[in-house]
Amino acid sequence: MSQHRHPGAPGRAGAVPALPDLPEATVARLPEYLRALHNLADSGHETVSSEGLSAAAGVNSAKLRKDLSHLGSYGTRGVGYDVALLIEQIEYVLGLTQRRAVALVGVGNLGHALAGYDGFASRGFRIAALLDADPSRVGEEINGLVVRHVDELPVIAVQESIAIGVIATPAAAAQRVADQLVAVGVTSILNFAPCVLSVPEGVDVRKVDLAIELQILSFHEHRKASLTALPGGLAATETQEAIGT
Amino acid sequence: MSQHRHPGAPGRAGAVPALPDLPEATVARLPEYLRALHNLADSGHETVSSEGLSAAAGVNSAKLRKDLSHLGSYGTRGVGYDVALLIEQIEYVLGLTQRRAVALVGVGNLGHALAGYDGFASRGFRIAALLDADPSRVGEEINGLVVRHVDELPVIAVQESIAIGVIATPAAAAQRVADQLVAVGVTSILNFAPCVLSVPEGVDVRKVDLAIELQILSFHEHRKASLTALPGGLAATETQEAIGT
DNA sequence: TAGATTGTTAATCGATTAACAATC
DNA sequence: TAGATTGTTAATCGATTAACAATC
Repeated sequence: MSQHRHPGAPGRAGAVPALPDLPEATVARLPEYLRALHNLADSGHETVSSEGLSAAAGVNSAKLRKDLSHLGSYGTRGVGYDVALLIEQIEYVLGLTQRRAVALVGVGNLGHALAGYDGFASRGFRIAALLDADPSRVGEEINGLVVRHVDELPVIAVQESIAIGVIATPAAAAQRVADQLVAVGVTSILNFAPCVLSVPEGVDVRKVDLAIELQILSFHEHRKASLTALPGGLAATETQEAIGT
Repeated sequence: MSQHRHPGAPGRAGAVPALPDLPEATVARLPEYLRALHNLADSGHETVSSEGLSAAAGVNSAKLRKDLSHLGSYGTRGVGYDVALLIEQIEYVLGLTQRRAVALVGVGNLGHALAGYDGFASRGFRIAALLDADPSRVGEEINGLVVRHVDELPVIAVQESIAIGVIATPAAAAQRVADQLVAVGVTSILNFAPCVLSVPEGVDVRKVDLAIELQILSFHEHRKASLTALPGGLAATETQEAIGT
């Protein structure tokens, strides 16, 4: 089935093309492929095999081909994938053809770092607003942006067409901020606060909890230690694990 | 099977007890349960049902019970789980009975924030060393710790019994740092640099990529937009998704 | 054509979930 | 005992993987 669905090409009836309904696991890996492809493009590669790309992205090649097959057929048998075309296609699917505006709420320790993080700008996003509930923080300038009060969110959301909200507040404040984001129409939230957010249907929440990541590693440390200490002394066999996203 | 395996109790033959070989998905949720349990304990609950705990942790109750069943039987039918006992048990399994020492490499923008992140200290970890390859950064004091040169790692790793390395360098430097960590015996790495690390068997790597999280949200934004724009106008139905770790 | 590599198949594996028997 | 809730079963679902036919 070699039906190229070019970026922006009409699906049927000339409407906005319906995106393929990708498996979540695939969606989570596409950004990884994209990063690897950009590296390849920067180093002058015009074409790459599934073997080559999968190695660069740290997955196995069957998985990569399966993932890409969900997007349609963009490879050439016997040759590989066109790097530029695949970049274009993945960026289209991920919705990165438009630069999405991000509102970052909470400019404490972590928020400060996020506000200055280059990776956002270079990979499809624009931090359009910094907000905080603490009046003493309002007015501070970080990276060329002035911190504004979170109550200004309704105005700012419209002015800046905020698409994604990032919560970097303490846990105690996070639910209230989430409610405020939802109230102004934000349907995608990245939550750094260590708590569960409750949001209405149709709102996507992703969570990053730094301490949890360490605790998962701690489990594996503990496990490895208990294995090596075993009577039989199994040592560190079969313990490898490069864990995905 | 109500075989309580108490924290620190011998498995067989009086050796260190072999940890249960938990499913990865379960391991990733245990920290979430632990956080919820601490909240419950703080608010005076002595007992909690699977229904109550699962709600607090944002998962369904069948999944919670299944997860906990892997640890052994720590609940009481008709009653629920003893909060304190369950905390103790999960902390034991996660290896949090000892406070693990963390070396943080790269004190740029993000590294600075991580160095000051309270969540680490309060949830079982001790940032024992701050390191950087840039001599102009060495000597700087952050949160009571002096930044040292990454080449001092061999000495520091031993002195501080470093268990986990956190990489917060630019992508270009990350592999070299990973090699250095591995060389001094670190077998658990949390990588914030946007690149794939290659490490020998027995070394666990977890990755946090902030831009990838936004790109995944971007996909869902794009998808929701394409659905509402559809001829039939399916609107935002069945798009809910509170994505786990 | 011969060699290379994709896209797909089908088997396997692991995770989720509802339902309920066991039991406090 | 009656009510509540766990721990487990079994069915289902989704993700991974090796193998290979299709095809450049």
